[in-house]
Order: sequence, then structure tokens, then C-alpha cells
Amino acid sequence: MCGRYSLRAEEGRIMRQFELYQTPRLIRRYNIAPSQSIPIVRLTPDGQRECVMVRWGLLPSWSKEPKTDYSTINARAETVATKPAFRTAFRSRRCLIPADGYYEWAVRPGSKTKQPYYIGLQDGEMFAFAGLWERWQREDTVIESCTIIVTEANELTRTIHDRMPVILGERDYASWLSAAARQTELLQSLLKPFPSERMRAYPVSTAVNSPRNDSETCIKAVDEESG
DNA sequence: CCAGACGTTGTT
DNA sequence: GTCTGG
DNA sequence: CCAGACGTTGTT
DNA sequence: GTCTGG
Repeated sequence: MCGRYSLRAEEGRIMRQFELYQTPRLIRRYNIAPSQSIPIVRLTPDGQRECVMVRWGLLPSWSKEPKTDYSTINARAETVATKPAFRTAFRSRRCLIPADGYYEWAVRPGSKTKQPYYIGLQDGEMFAFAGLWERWQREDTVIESCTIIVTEANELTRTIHDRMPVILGERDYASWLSAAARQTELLQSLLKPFPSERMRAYPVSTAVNSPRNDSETCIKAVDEESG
């Protein structure tokens, strides 16, 4: 699963990696939580890439109330093509979600508290989660939202948790964004665990537990025991 | 036909 | 919106 | 994901 | 215990 992440990269770096002409104004984030407004990269109706802020926690267009349901912050890769809450977005509203690390909480045997880990690429560089976005509209209120797709964990992340977010390599960005709705097999083939060899994970302090803490402390390595 | 659900995770 | 359950 | 709140009435 | 807020 993926319920917290960081995005420290600067706007220029994001524009380069995602081939954008502009981004919204962004500040460094160390502890992004569900329900917050996050930048996503998607295609405009005429096929241009754009970066916009949307709410994390997908709100289906048919929802009666526009409240965030925590259960839609992630979508299972195995079922995303068919579940009512996600399938229409899977067909035509896929997005990339820039990030440079995410957090998982490992259950520690014999301890009531969990050990948070910070997980990312080996070089700490920015990457993209595979995501979906949706638009909810009633009268004059429009709410755009998104979800992060998750899959089974790889060898590295499995030591912490049995699920992990889908990370896309740069070569797959265009396919993910623009594949035709019927190319289910191609799309599905992109939703695989990222290679362990290119990732790293280390324990961090429980400061990250509270979404109020949004500083470098969240990503600083600590010894396992000191949680 | 209409009503009601539509999600994921972790824990029990 | 669309499918399932009654 | 974790943290933090969670309620009504009557009186001042 | 369970829901809401971040």
C-alpha cells in the first residue's frame, strides 16, 4: 500500500523529467497525506501533457457526497480495470504522479508501534507512480481527484510490506498516458513491481506518523530500534 | 422491476 | 454510471 | 497511511 | 471501536 510519500524535487526538475511547459507553484514536501492536494501529470483533450493539482483519494463521478473515502487512495492493479470505482478512469483518465520516495509502516513482532520506512530509487531521484484521476461535478462545484495504483511487493519491499505502489520507468510514461482504452493487455503489463535492484529502503523516525510533520526529519535514516 | 453498492488494508 | 441482489 | 476526536444540556 | 482530518 502507499499512504504517504514525498516530493522534494523542484519545478524545473519536474518539467524536465515529465516534458512539461509549466507546473503549478510547488513547495518541497516530505510528508504528503491522503486528502491533500497533489500534482499529477495527465493529457489534455488535445493530447498535450499538463500538470495540475488534484485531491488524493479518488472520488467517483457518481458519488453523492464529495467526501474523500480513504479506501480509494489506492487501487489494486489486479482489479483496477473492472472495479466500478476505477474502470472508467482506467480506460481514459490515467496519470503520472511525481514522487521521490514513499513510506511504509512495518509491523514489529512484539511491539505495538510500527516502524516506518522510506522507500525510493537507489539514487534518491524522482520517479512516477501510475495513477488514475477523476472529475466530480454537481451544479457549480467541480472536484478533481486521483488514486495511486498498487501491486504485489518486490523482493526488497516485501521485507516491509506485501504491497507496493506501481512505479513507471520514463520509457513507459507515454504509453501509460496515451494507450487506447482497449489496449488493456499493454496497460496491465505496465502495472508490475519495479525492480528491487534499482531501489532502496531504510528506517526513519516516527516523526512521519503525524501529517503535521513535513520536514527533512521525515526522511532521515535512523536505527531500527529507535523508532 | 427497484434498491443499494461501488474500496483497500489490516486484524480478528 | 453500471452492476448485483432481492 | 496515522492522529485525534468522539456529546448534550443548561447556565453564565 | 470507528470515523474524520491532514
